[in-house]
Order: sequence, then structure tokens, then C-alpha cells
Amino acid sequence: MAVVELFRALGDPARLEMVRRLSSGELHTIKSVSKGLDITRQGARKHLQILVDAHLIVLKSKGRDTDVRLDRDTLEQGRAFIAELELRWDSRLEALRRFVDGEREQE
Amino acid sequence: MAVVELFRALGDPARLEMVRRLSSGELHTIKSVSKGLDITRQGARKHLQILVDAHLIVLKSKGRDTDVRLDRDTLEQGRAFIAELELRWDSRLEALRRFVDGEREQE
DNA sequence: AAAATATGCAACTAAATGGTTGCATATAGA
DNA sequence: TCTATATGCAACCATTTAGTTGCATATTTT
Repeated sequence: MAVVELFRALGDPARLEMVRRLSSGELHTIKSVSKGLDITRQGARKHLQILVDAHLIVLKSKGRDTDVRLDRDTLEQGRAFIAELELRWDSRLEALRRFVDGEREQE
Repeated sequence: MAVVELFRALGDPARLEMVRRLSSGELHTIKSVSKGLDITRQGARKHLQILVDAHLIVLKSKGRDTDVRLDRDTLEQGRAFIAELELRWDSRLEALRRFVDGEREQE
């Protein structure tokens, strides 16, 4: 299930921060999105690769540097997955309510 | 940031399956929610503890067994976080569009 | 052409993770 | 009361992960 990889990719402070940065404001390169994370460039690069593998970001080489952009669709899949869980949960409560109502009718 | 823990907790096949089970249908105990996951009871228990620590589930001892229920609020926080990212992303595109329009006006 | 910049890739290490086995305990059922 | 069931807890192990250092390469800038 691809959504597991997605959540796993988001489940790290450095990577989540990167995604946050990418979601807003300026265009980013590997350099800029990695800045100030308190890890080496190579460390940051590994995190970026994990985000790539989870299809959360796309890298595009552009001359000397590499542009990084967020893949909104993947983000949306994650959101939809959670929404689905919530929906199932709500339906479950609804079913329970009906069950209880049914019980009452038996009285 | 608590949402990191949440995503990390969801980023494992066994745990995600547990959450899926909990989201729908029947009431669950530690036993039932762990059934058929191809790991030992103790292994499953560790996963459940991670879900507890991430506030995704709540355990409640009830006689011999322990009820497990999903915490919808935490799920919702995760969904809201992603929604926020998407919103920022969309605003960013919007700002870019306005920028491009501005450029045109200069012509 | 030389220097600076942005990157890639591989090898290595420490710590975290996912899993196990083994043993103890409390409640339910016969 | 005896047995079965559902659980807790700790120690241990293998693998993965997050991080590093070191070196190579391509593109800009001066």
C-alpha cells in the first residue's frame, strides 16, 4: 500500500519541515530546502530521496542546481486516506446509534 | 511537533492495518485487532503502544481483556495538517499567477 | 583558466526499530 | 479449584535508518 510509504516519509521531523517549506513561498533547490536543518548536505539529500521514493516531491536538474517541487497529488492521497478512515469511523458510530435505537423499539 | 509522531505511527503496514480495522465495524480488543497480522502477540502489542503514544488509539482494561478504540480527533489533526499544506501550496500557485498577471500589466 | 558552487555516490557507524522468546499475572469458565 | 485465556514486561537479536566523512563531477562566475 503506497500510502504507508507516504506516511512513513512524513513521519520524520526533517522531512516534514522540508515538505512544509516546499508547500509555501519560494521555489526551492536542494540547497535551499536543506538549509538550516542541522544535518549535512548529504544527510539532507537522503531525506529528499525518501520523499522522492514516496512520490511526495519531484527533482528536476536545472544546470548547476536541482529544483525541488512538491507533488500535491500525493499529499491529497494521504489526506483522502485519512478522510476515508474518519468516514468509516463515523458510519460505525451511526450504525451503533441505529442499533441502540432498535433496542429501544423492542421495549 | 506531535503530528510527526502521528505520521510516523501510521507509516507502518501492521499499524496502518490496525487503524483500518479500528475505523470500521466491530469493537476490538488487543487480541482481535492483532489477529492474523503474522507477528506474535507481543510484537503486535508493541505496535499498539506506538499508536497509543501517538494518541491514535486508547486502551481501556476491561476485565480479562483490553478494549481498543480509535481516537478520531488525532486522525483529524493529521488530516487538517495535510489540508493546511495543500492550502499553502494552492495559495502559492495563486500568488504566482498574480505575479505573472502583474508582469503582463507591465508590458 | 581558475575558483567557487551545487551536486552525486559509496562506505562506514551508531542508534532506533521490528521482531522474537520466556516468564509472570489476573480474570473467566468448567 | 483447576484450566484456559488475555494480557504485561523484560531481555535479546537482526535489520533498517539517520547520520557522517571522503571523494568525484559538472556548471557558473571571476
